[in-house]
Amino acid sequence: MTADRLRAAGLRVTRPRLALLDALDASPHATVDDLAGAVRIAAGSVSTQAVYDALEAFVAAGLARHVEPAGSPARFETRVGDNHHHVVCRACGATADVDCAVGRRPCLTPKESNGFVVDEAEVTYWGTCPRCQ
Amino acid sequence: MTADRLRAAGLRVTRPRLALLDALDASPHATVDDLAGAVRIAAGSVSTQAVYDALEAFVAAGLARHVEPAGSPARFETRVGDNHHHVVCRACGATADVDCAVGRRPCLTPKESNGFVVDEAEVTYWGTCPRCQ
DNA sequence: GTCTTAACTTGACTCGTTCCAGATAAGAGC
DNA sequence: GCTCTTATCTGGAACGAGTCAAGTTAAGAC
Repeated sequence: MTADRLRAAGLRVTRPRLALLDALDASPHATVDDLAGAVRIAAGSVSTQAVYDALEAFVAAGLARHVEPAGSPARFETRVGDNHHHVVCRACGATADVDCAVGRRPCLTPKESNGFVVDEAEVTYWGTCPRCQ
Repeated sequence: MTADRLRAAGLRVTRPRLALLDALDASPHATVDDLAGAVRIAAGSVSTQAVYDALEAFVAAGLARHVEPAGSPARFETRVGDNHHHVVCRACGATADVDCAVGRRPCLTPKESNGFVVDEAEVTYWGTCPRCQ
């Protein structure tokens, strides 16, 4: 149950957060705006700030993941822990999941990393979605 | 020469653009702010808008590439055409180039692309730079 | 030297996000 | 159940990055 996931993550169970987590499950890759809209339909008036706070709390608790393709506002998804990747449509911004062949981070390692210690490889595929083709 | 590259790209040769292209060569992955600063030192007073316009023109002409790691303002570089990738420091945002084994786009192809036509795979390695370790 | 128009300036404005101070309510402990 | 702590929420101001628009300047074709 949604409430249990919140409790298990050490978060308080509130109307806004329940609605947000459900919205997040229902529409992956939604923007903060989309999510705030969904939350307000489900839970009545909720401040935008509360949505931002909750999303940050979810990410910190490992319940959600923050994705941010270039030129797009932040998007969130509850599919965490499998280090999958994304395809983004250049035309409309639609985003879809792409499974990672490796599954665990960093999944790819550069041969020459300039002294950086790499812990994650984030792959974003750019292209055109079926509808925009 | 810098002026020839502008001319070859079909762009007019102006003080701001010469200075910008030089700044871009000198400091890859610089932000618009950094670049505007460098341009003003080299070419006197130049509006921020002119820098944005010129950068957009450079990108459109293939002289520069636009990079935008999550949570960071836009960065630009003149290394174009070899589809290389980047390592970004989570702590300080420092960015370095990482050669792409394949070299040409899309360089990686997802096995399941959800109907998207993929033309580029952008890889961002996240980690910690030598100085922040 | 003229003339067209790319390039520049100035300034207002949007968007996504963050910061703050104070009010509210979840849930631990009695 | 009642209290109390503090996580969470509210409202509103503020911010950085970037865009838009109208008018001026100057590069370079002729």
